[in-house]
Amino acid sequence: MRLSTRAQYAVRAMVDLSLYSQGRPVSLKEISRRKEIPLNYLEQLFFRLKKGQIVTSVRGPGGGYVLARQESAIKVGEIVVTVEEQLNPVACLDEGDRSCQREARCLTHTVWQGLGERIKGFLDSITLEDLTREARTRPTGEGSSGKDVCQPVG
Amino acid sequence: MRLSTRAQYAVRAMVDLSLYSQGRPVSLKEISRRKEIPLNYLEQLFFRLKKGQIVTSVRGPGGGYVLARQESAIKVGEIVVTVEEQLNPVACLDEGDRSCQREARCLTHTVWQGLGERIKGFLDSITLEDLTREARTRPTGEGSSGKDVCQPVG
DNA sequence: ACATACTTGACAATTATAGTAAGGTATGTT
DNA sequence: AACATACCTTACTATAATTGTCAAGTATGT
Repeated sequence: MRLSTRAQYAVRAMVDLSLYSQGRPVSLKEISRRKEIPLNYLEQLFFRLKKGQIVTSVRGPGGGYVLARQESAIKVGEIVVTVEEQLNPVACLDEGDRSCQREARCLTHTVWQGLGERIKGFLDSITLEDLTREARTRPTGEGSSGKDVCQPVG
Repeated sequence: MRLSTRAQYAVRAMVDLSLYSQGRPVSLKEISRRKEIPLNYLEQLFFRLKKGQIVTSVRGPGGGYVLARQESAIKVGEIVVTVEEQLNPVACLDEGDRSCQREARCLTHTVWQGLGERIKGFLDSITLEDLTREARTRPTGEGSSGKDVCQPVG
């Protein structure tokens, strides 16, 4: 029951983007440096995030990525779904799956369905704003080094 | 964000055991036949379920497995955790993980932690009794063929 | 022109999962 | 005692997914 590191990276990167961009584009190089995520890997992630209309891009020197919407309008669940493709706990919940045709007879189906809904619901209840608000109210200095997420600073 | 098929099989098998055992041991051969799960694979699962004290075993001819407790005292979450080992959405929540030492600085940590708690909480809110009750109130006949879970009957 | 930085596809390495195989042990029945 | 049943345990293989790398391209500001 593991979230892919893709999803974890994506959320971390989006938090970084949100914190360091004040309307100005942030290059992946910057994010890569701050968050210690391989640049090429980030590029893949942001390719998806752009397709998912969560960010927009600015090409050329001084370019980079910008949030497509306000922080408060970007849900963590969105980010995760965009890079993960599927958030369903079991395959038979996926769209187009035909292995579980008679839902009424499927005892455990209801359980997995409910589980999926809880997961999605929870992640959708948290916005980028919620995550950055916390970071902004912290004392600056070491704490604002950017490595805020699951990476020991010392 | 997929649950392993191990976990899905385990829950299905436990439902089967619960339905067909009235105090009497049910052999894995039976369950294997009804649920179309490879016998050897089932053996592995029940090895874990026994260690997890969710079932007890009776050896020899006529033997099999029996629920270790009442249906109402066996939570789906327990079954899943027992065969999955880990239910945490991210690695840094695992016991003994040292990669995320300064929790206070980890912005997204809280999200994954909350997610893990929701998942566990939801699965723990459902018991075997909940699942079998539904099955028992259904009309018998084709519906009681045993293939009740994510396996089309026709 | 040149440098920056996004864009895109292909691919290799690693890991986890699913499933198979095989041999052993306990125990009830004849 | 012999046999059949069914649990017990370990080891292994194949497959798939994930993670991460590489490489070559395109757009654009200076």
